[in-house]
Amino acid sequence: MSRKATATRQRILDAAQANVMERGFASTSVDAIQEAAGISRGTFFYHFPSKDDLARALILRHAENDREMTDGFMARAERLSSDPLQQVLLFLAFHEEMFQETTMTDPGCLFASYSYEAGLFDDDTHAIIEGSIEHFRRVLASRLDAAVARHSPRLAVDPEVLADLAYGVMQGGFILSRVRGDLGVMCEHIRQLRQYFELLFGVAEGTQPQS
Amino acid sequence: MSRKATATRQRILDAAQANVMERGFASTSVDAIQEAAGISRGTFFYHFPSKDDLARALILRHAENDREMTDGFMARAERLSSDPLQQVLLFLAFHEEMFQETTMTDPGCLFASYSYEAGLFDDDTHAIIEGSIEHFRRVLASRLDAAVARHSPRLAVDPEVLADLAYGVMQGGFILSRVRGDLGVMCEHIRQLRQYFELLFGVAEGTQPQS
Amino acid sequence: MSRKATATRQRILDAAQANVMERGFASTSVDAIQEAAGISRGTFFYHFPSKDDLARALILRHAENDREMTDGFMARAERLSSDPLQQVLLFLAFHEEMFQETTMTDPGCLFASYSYEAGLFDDDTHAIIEGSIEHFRRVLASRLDAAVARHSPRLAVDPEVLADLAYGVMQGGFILSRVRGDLGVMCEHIRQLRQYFELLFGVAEGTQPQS
Amino acid sequence: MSRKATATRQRILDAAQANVMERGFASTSVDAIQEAAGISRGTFFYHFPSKDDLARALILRHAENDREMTDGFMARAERLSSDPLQQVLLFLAFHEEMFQETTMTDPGCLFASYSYEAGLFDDDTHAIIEGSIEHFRRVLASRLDAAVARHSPRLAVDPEVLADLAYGVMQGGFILSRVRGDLGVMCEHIRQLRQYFELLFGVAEGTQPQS
DNA sequence: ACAAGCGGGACTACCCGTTGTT
DNA sequence: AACAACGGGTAGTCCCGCTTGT
Repeated sequence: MSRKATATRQRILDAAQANVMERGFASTSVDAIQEAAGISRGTFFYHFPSKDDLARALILRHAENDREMTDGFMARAERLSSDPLQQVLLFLAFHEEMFQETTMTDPGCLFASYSYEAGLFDDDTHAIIEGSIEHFRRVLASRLDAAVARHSPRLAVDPEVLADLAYGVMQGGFILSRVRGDLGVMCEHIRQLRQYFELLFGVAEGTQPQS
Repeated sequence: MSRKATATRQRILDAAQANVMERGFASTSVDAIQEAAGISRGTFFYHFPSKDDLARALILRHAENDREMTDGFMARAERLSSDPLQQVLLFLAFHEEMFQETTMTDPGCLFASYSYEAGLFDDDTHAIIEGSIEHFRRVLASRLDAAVARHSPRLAVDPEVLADLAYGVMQGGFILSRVRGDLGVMCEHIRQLRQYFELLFGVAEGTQPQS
Repeated sequence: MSRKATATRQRILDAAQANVMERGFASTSVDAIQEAAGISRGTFFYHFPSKDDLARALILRHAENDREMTDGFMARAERLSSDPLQQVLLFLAFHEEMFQETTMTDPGCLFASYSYEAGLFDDDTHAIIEGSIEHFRRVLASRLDAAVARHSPRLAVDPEVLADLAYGVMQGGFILSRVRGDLGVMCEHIRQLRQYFELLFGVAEGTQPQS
Repeated sequence: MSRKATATRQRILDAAQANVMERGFASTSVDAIQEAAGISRGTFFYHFPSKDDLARALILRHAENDREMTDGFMARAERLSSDPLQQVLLFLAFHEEMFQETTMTDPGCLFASYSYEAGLFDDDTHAIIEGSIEHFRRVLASRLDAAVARHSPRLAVDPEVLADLAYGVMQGGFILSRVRGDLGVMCEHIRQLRQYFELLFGVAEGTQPQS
């Protein structure tokens, strides 16, 4: 695949993703994508034999980016601190940071989008989504595991549950953010999540009561 | 509107909702709805002048049910306890209870579904969604407010943020549940949320560490 | 048929005719008629088993009105003058008079309207139209015949051709009037026609040259 | 637009026109056109984004043809005679000639057809029709003007009125022809019109009385 | 009490236009 | 440039009850 072909492919994927984020996959027409990408219909079908292929390519790319981000954030956290709990907290903080900087017109997660149009996609596609979430859980849970080992938490802590919770809080944050048109909620929720983790591990000194 | 007509309308809405939950609104064809509802094409359009009208009727109904549930759960909580914090915890517990009993084929929230196809709907529709979330927040935040007044929480507590968080956790739970095909995650997350609230208010004696 | 039923029937026909004059028969929906007439769908089909029946009833009524007008105008002309040529000229003048007084939003002739949607109607309907035009021709030609007998025209005169011409001039006048939104053309054309008849019969002293 | 595309476009227009002439625009379905043109549904909409566009293209083409014919006939008349009155008479005669040779299944004028379905078309479309009629009037009136200047007519002559009359007579002729299914009437009416013009200008020696 | 008149609800067929695709 | 299949929506039509006048 030549340099130019790769660029075109990316432009298509970008245009598609923007559209999907706004209106969902089903109502994102090939026409709209093609026009937004500034190419012809034929070109589109040259790069993606069918719309289904585009769907797969889209989450594949998203999954890869996601994994890179997850791994990247965790690697950075590990570089900054050797305490697994701190790593976890930093990991979450990096996410918050990212959302603060981001100014997306349509915040949200492609996985969630697909999940609400689940009937449209084949098992492969769903497997990619599940795998991606799985990966997030593994990365975060492994650090939580270490944190549990190091600090004896005040309450029973199930690393996998907490990892899922973290993922869920962000997904929930996306939805609130979409509805309100502002990623602020998302950031606030991540902060709450961090505070919860701190409380669980008994290290919370966060914001004091306002009394 | 006669009894029969109302029944037909309900059947249409039920069929539509099931379909939308599975595939999203855009790819839910009138044909599919009509067939699932056991009526003819013409009948559908007699009851709903356009698919957009169906969209509105659908969230309207969902918003009403939601509000009833929210109000109902809170009323029940208030009957069972006079302590606002307990009311909040019960309120959340009722939700968990509900999800435990429920065995939906496609768990999820219509609001979230719509939000991921936001481009399809008009402002009225979006306003209904926003209003509904607002209502949840008001109901829960008001009790949290009282709880803050009664119990002095260990950490600063922003009732509105926590109310939103509760909503978000459930939305996130839905997405995880959809992907995994099991509402168990959702229930677990609500439990975590309850535990967080308890920790914030310093009443947590939940599950002890497993050491 | 009771008084009320007759009234309803008329209201339907009136509403239908207005609509047909504006948009043609095909695109005049039963719904539009029914709404304009202030009745329900069921009522419409009670009075007219099918839209085709309405079509037939519509031209039938029009044909009757037309015949009455033609006969009425000629009868009046015969009362006012005993000279057949004068009768013919008066007959035409009465038409002009009528169009001058009329202030229709959509001038035109139902027959012409139907003729341009000929494919929609059955032979009976077309026969009614043809018969109506035939009648006009007979009435006018018979007087022209008499006029030819009485006055020896300067040029050969074919009464039937002239009668048709009169009809045609009015139909052409309608079309120009529709396009321009003003029946003035129609009136002017009838005056020209009268002048032609006068010239043919050698009695023209109409308007003198403007030199 | 390639040669083939142009051909397809023409075929569509031809098929559409034939159908419209028979049944009017509203009841001319895209399906019928498409089938008559021997193409597929999608192809139709590739060439004409909507049926409204077809409507516009249809009269536009008709208006152009009409203008060419009008200009062509007048140019020919001017080549054959230098007397403006003769030119006018020839101009009319050419029309008659044309109708004699023509053997249309559905004689008629697209403008008249549209005018009887006026409510369906937008202002642009109507403007095209009005402009086309205007042009006819200008061309004919200008020659009549010259004729008035050269020959002093016996009676006052308003060139614009006469030009409109000529147009109207042909429109009326079309309607009669449609109803009777024979363009003979039309030809006869044009002859009468010529005779009227001759009488007005005092040059009539047409057919003598049959006595 | 009976029928003419009328309203509401449902149905089939079709129409215009779009989608994904070659 | 063309196509087949499908999308949403409107067409005309029917039928079952309820009124209301007789």
